[in-house]
Amino acid sequence: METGQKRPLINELTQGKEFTYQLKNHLDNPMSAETCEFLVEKILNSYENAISMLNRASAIHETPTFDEISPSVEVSDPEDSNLSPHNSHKNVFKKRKTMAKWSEQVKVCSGSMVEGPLSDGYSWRKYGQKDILGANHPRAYYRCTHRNVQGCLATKQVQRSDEDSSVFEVTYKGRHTCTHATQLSKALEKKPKKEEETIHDVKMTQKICLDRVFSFKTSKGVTTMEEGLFPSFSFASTPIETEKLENLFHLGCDSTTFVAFNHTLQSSDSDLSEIMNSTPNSVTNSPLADWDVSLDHVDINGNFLFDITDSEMFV
DNA sequence: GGTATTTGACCATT
DNA sequence: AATGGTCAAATACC
Repeated sequence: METGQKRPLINELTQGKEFTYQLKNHLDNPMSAETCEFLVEKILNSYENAISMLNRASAIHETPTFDEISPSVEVSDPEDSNLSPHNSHKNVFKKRKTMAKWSEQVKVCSGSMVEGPLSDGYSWRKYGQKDILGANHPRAYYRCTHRNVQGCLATKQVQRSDEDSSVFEVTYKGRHTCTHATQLSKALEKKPKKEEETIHDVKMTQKICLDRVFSFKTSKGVTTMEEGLFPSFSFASTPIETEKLENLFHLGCDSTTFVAFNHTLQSSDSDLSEIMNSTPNSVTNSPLADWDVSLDHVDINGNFLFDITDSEMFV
């Protein structure tokens, strides 16, 4: 992105940050629901504008190939007409190469009573586990529960960090195409009240501290962006009742939960193109989907603090 | 009985 | 040949 294009983006993000601070300050004092909604609206607008800017910039720079436009569609080979199970297996491997891939480091703060990665808003089914060379902990493989019914090809890998056993590195591959994913996105966009109900339904009393580091590793270099730019909110709309308890982090103190996230996007250029071309409601699908790979360092400091117990706060 | 997880075997890639 | 990713039968759970 050119320097001239970067300035409005930074302004937009800074504005969003300011509104977030205002919202944070209001948390200490009683505030009206209208004020809350107004601030949240402004924050969301800032994000939307920033994303639009990045999307426009990436559209200029990128000329998608066929594969990138239709990552899930393969050009059929004449030999594939009578596929044996073995051959179809081969296709799975071929597909995976062009799938979007990004990783997220999820940290459980000390005191966690439960082991395992935080629920990320989707229902996953474990299909394998493997001891990885040089890693102290095995890697678990998950695929979308709706894979068979809806052909959703999203998968993820979860591996506990060697250095810090409270950190889980979650690598996502492919986008969710299941209806659950789209419903989730719509709920996040349009029905915040509904989500509040969801939260209370599952009796989650949490205080979430989001502290993310975005690191875009591409052939063009590394871009790091500090600050929570895309809180996933995924815990709210998750069908928690279908999740195992191990997928939630609960901290011992005060029945509150603190979760810190680090995000890392590792992708080839084609992978990024696929992410960039994902649908506008891909927020929950790919929180990083709309970031330009050539974005230079943006220095923003501060923390997002989301208190889910405050129903007016969570949007 | 249906669904999810475990785990050894198999296959692709390097 | 070593390693990572996936399959699928066996098992566990609800």
